[in-house]
This record gives sequence, C-alpha cells and structure tokens, in this order.
Amino acid sequence: MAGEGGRTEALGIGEVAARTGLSVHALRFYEREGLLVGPVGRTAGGRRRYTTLDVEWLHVCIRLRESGMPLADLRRFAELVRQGPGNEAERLSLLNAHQQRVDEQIRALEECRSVIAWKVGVYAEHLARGEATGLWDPTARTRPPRA
Amino acid sequence: MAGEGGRTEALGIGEVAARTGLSVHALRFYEREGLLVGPVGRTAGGRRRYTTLDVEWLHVCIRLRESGMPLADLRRFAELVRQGPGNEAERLSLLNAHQQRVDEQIRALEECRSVIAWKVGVYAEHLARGEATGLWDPTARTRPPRA
DNA sequence: GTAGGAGCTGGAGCGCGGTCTAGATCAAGT
DNA sequence: ACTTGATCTAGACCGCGCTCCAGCTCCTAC
Repeated sequence: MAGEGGRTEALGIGEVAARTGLSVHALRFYEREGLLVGPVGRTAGGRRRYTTLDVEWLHVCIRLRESGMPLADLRRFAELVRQGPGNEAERLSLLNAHQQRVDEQIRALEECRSVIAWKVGVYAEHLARGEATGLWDPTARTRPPRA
Repeated sequence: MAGEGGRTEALGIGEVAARTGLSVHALRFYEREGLLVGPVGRTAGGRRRYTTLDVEWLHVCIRLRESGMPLADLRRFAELVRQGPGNEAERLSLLNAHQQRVDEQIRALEECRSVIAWKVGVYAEHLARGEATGLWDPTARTRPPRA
C-alpha cells in the first residue's frame, strides 16, 4: 500500500547494472566501500534487491565520480546522508568544494583545448598548402656544443 | 655560432623540473618511455643536458597529458615528430581525435557541474530557510515488502 | 682533498578504482 | 529432476602513471 506506484520496484543487481552502466562488480564494490545511502535489501535467498531510490542515488554517485570526486569523499558524503538530517551544512560545503574543483578542471581543459586547437590549426594549414615548409624539425636539433 | 641567443641553453634535469613542474623522476621516465622528440644530450660525465626546445616540447606534452591523452598516444605522436616531415596527416588526425575527446570531456564535466550546482542550490536553500523540511531521508527508506 | 649535493641506473613499490576468479547457491524453465 | 543462468562471497589481480630506493658517480666549493 505504501507508494507502490513505480517508485519502489525491487531490482536485481543485473538490472541496476543495466540502468546505471556500472558493472555488477562495481555495484558490489560500491556497497562494500560504503558509498550507498542505506543497506541494500536482500531476498530470502540472499540476493540484493535495489530500489529505484538506490538507483537515483547511484546516478548522483556516477556524476560525482565522473567529475573526479575521490571515493573517500563520496563515502563521506554518503555517510552524511545516511546519518539523516542535521548535517546539511557539511554536505553543502563538501559539494561546494567539489564544484570548485570541477570548475577548475573545466578551466584547465579549456586551456588545453585551445593549445591543441592551435596545433591542429598549424598542421591543417601546413597540409592545406602542401607539405612545403618545415614545422618543427627535431632532425635539425641544435645541440649544445661538444660536436 | 649557430643561434646561441637564449634559444639553446643547456639545462640540467633539475632546472627542467623546475621549469615544467614535472619531477626529475617523471622526466627520466618520459625519456625512457620515448615521449621526447629526440635524444637528450649528455655531458661528458653522463648528465642530461636539455635544450629549451626540449622544454617547449615538454610543455606540449604536459597539456596533452593534462587533458587525458594516454602515454601510448603521446609516444606515438612523439615518434611521428621524431621521424620528421612526411607524416603530418597522421599527426593531425591524432591531434584531432584527441581534441574531440577533450571536447567530450568538457561537455561531460559541464553536465556534472550543473547537477552538482543544482544539488548545491537545494542544500543552500534548505539551510537558508532553516532546517525545516527533510530533503532526502534514507532513514525513511521504503523497502520492498517483507517486513 | 674532501664534503655535500645533484644526477645516474635499474628495478621495486604504490594509489586508485575497479575487475576478475573460484567455487558455491539460488531461481526459473521444461 | 535437471539444466541454465544469474548471483553470492572472499580475495587475488590489474593498468596506469608515476614515485621512490639503493648504490654509485659526478661536480662544486671550500
């Protein structure tokens, strides 16, 4: 009776793997590492039964991991959520700190991108006007004295 | 006589480390791995003497690595450059492929960032209006039947 | 000539984030 | 009842990109 409407499906690990893109190995690993927000249910026979809430949480985890959050931080965040209300300030600061790191990453990547784009441009132009000029010739390296 | 003007300083490994931010270990490692565009010079006593060209190349390497190019690809690129003119098309395609991966990374990171920003917003608002409502309560987990 | 620091080589070790294996159990179809 | 396939646990293993160590040599300064 308590909100069965699509919200509380019980999912096997394989199904969850399919829905999240994580391997079943990774799912078990995440659980062992304490990255989940609550104990995963089990059937009588001992198989894991995930809920759609677990899956939602996993999707959050995936984003955080994708953006480079280390497992340790993710574990800490999960702990906070598990502990329930009262520690929202810490959760916020954790996320804020991570967001800043992500911003920095993006900035760095964009800088790299522009360097690469420039080099791509150089080669493209070089090829366009037909092999003519040498770009960089490590062959003609000017070595320091001592012939 | 041949272009000594600041261009062809001979630098010790420590100096290069300082200029690039790579450790001396990493520099020796890169050399062993064939990531450099030419053999590094040596003094009579066997010490490495880098040129400013080496340093420039290292700066390129750093950007490529920072943006996630695997050592294997970087090695291939270095090989191509080492081989001299004639393979610009391959160099270009290598860089192009990498640029695309970088673009994709940036896109993914921005997506993560927006998810994180949203969560940050939720927590911030929650805290702002004082602890009132529960956000997510894993305590009140609706477990699948059997209880 | 001698002390101290930078550099050399070869190879072992490490941190991270999973991945994989073995061997057993559970569950569904026929 | 039997087969087939998904899942279980514990623990070993892996790839990447360095990092670090031992033991030695080379320089520079005093």
